[in-house]
Amino acid sequence: MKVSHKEPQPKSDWLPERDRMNAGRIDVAELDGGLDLQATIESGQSYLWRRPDGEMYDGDEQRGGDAWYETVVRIDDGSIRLDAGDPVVVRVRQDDSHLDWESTTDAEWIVRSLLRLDDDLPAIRAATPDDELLERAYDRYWGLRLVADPPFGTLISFICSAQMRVSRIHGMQVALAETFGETVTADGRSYPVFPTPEQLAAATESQLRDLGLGYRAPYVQRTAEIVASGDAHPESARDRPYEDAREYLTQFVGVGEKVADCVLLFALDFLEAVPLDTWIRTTIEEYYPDCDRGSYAETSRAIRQRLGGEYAGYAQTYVFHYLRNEE
DNA sequence: CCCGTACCTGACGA
DNA sequence: ATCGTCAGGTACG
Repeated sequence: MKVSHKEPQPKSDWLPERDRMNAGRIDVAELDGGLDLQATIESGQSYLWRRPDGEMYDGDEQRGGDAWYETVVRIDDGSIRLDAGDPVVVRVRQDDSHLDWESTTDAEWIVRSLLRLDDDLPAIRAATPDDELLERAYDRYWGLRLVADPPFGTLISFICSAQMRVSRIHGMQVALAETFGETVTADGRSYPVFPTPEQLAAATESQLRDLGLGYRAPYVQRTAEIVASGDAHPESARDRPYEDAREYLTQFVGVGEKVADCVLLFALDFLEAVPLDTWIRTTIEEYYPDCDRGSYAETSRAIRQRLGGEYAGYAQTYVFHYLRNEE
C-alpha cells in the first residue's frame, strides 16, 4: 500500500510485495443470526462504504447480493476509533454462505468490528418485545446488523444527513473524501480516504458548499475544527451514561439530539439509542401513539422502553429499513 | 424550556 | 418546461 504525500513505507521483509492484498473468508453460518451484508451497509446507517460498481441504493436486492463493498479506516495502536494512524483498505463481499474480505492488512478483526459480526442476533431479538411490526421487520431483513463505524466520519456524515436523501448523503461523503482526504493505492487501484479532522477543519465553507453541502457546510467545518483543536472528540462520549453522552455530542455544530443518537448507535456501541427521525416519528404516531410525549427526551425514553430497552436501537434499525422499503 | 422560522440543493411529479 | 414539494434536522430568536 502506498499513501500519497507520506514517507515511503519502512523496509520490511514480511512485506516484499506491498500491493498484495491479504484475504480471508468468514463462514456466515458460524455467525449468530447470519448476515445480510447489503441490508447492513445500504440501510442508511453507514455512509462510509462504497461499491465499485457504483450501484449503491439502486434498490435492487438481487444484483446487490454479491457486490463488493470498500472502505478505508485508520488504524492507530490497534484501534479504529481515533481517526489517526495509517489508512487500511478493507473490501468485503457476501455470497450465499461466505463473507469474503480483502485488505492491505490482516483485517478479519476489523471486518468483525465494523460489521458487528459478533453480535448475537437471536439473543438480541429474543430480548425485544413480542410485537407484530418488529416481527415483520426482523423476519424480512433477518441478518441485518448494526454497524460500528469510526466516530468522526459518522459524526460528519450524520451532520450532512439533515433534510437530505440517503443517496445524496452518501455522495457527499464520497465527495469529501475525494476533495479533502488522502488517496491510498492498493492492488493497483486507488481509494480516497475520509478526511481527518485536521484536513476537514482546513476546508472553507465555500469549498464545502461547492460540494453541495448547502447550509450544512459551516456545521461540518466548525465541528471539524472543534475536533481538530482537541477541545472535544465524539469518542469521548463513549464512557458516559447514555443521556449524558447524547448531551455531550450536541456541543458539536449541526448536532442536535437526533444526530447525536445516530452517532451513539452507529459508532459508539450505544445499542439502546433510538434516533427520532421523521420515519420513527411517523411509526410512533401509527403504532405506538402513547409513546409520543412531546419532548424529544421523554418520547425517547418511552419508545426505548417500548422497543425493549437495551437493544432498542436494533429494533429501530430493522423498523426503519423495513418501513422505508415496503411503503 | 418551548416554539416558530429560515436554511442549501437536487430530484421528482404535476 | 417551470414550479412546488420534500428529504434520517438544527440554529437562532
